[in-house]
Amino acid sequence: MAAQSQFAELARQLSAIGAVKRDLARVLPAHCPAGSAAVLTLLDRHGEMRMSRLAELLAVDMSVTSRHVAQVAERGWIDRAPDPCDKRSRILRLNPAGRALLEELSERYVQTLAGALDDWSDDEVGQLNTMLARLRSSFGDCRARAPHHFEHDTAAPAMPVTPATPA
Amino acid sequence: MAAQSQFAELARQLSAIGAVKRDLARVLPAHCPAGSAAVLTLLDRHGEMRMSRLAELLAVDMSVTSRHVAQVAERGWIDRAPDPCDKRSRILRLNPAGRALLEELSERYVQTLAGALDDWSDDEVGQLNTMLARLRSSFGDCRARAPHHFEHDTAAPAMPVTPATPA
DNA sequence: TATTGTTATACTCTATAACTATA
DNA sequence: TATAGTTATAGAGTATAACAATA
Repeated sequence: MAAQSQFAELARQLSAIGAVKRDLARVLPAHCPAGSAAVLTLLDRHGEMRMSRLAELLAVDMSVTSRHVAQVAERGWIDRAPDPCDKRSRILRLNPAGRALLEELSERYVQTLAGALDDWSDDEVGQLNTMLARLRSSFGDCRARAPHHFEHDTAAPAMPVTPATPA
Repeated sequence: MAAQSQFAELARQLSAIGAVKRDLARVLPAHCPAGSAAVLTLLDRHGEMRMSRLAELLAVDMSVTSRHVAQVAERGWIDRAPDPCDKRSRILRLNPAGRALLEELSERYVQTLAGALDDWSDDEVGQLNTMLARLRSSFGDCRARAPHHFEHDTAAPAMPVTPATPA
């Protein structure tokens, strides 16, 4: 178990890391807010799914998810197919336009991070990724673990824009 | 230099880490939003300062800082003394009530993190802290580096609520 | 003129609660 | 009755721009 001072410091670091997130969000195209980008990223990574599953992955209330999904659907980046198993639900799926946008987003993110972290080794970035995933996992965040098998998780993404990494 | 896939993964991790921040923010007392907590923490850690310096540490626009400071001042957690060197400025300083609140906040943060990260070693939390600080630093975030010497940074905090750690 | 800080306005993200449709 | 999802409403955080006071 770590010392109190380490936890206090971690609380400060987490508070301050928002600045990095904001910097990163600023590289997004004007018509694509961060919430939309998050939806597209998860649909690319985990394949088609329903609202409830997406809300779980985003770790936000379903009402919030609903609005984000409505936005990306209005922009024409995803399709919403009727769910044969449950008429209350629809299957959310990234479409070609969404995939194209995601490619653009990924490029911008990578370029920005590569520019800022040019003196980080591959291993160091990997360690940070691992620890962040573990942090999320420790917080009871199911999103950091291997995706649950869901009824509608059957169709895996054909070819994720972002190469697979141990999520 | 790390591989593209590592940067893409880091972008995803940073996007998802917001869930942890929200979880952590939920343990704050109802009358103390996260923005207020951040102000108090920085005043405790870096000692009295002016708006502009605080905005720099928070890494947000001064207009945002102004509102956060107004809130904590209304709540009676800080004092604003006239700046003898510049009549446009005021010196912000944590007062006893603010220090007492911060003690409470720190306790809640530490307790929450200790509960969630009970299987993390001291060294592991330390490593995460170090890497997060480096990440902020790499993003040109001055807050992660040793505090600049400022005209009004002379009065160091008597005894920070949170024990000092290499910020 | 330039700088420090405040205020007005607008936008994004989030949560709670009320509601509809279906299970 | 319970669940999936939507919508209305409210609150927090942030940025830009216009403004006031002082340097």
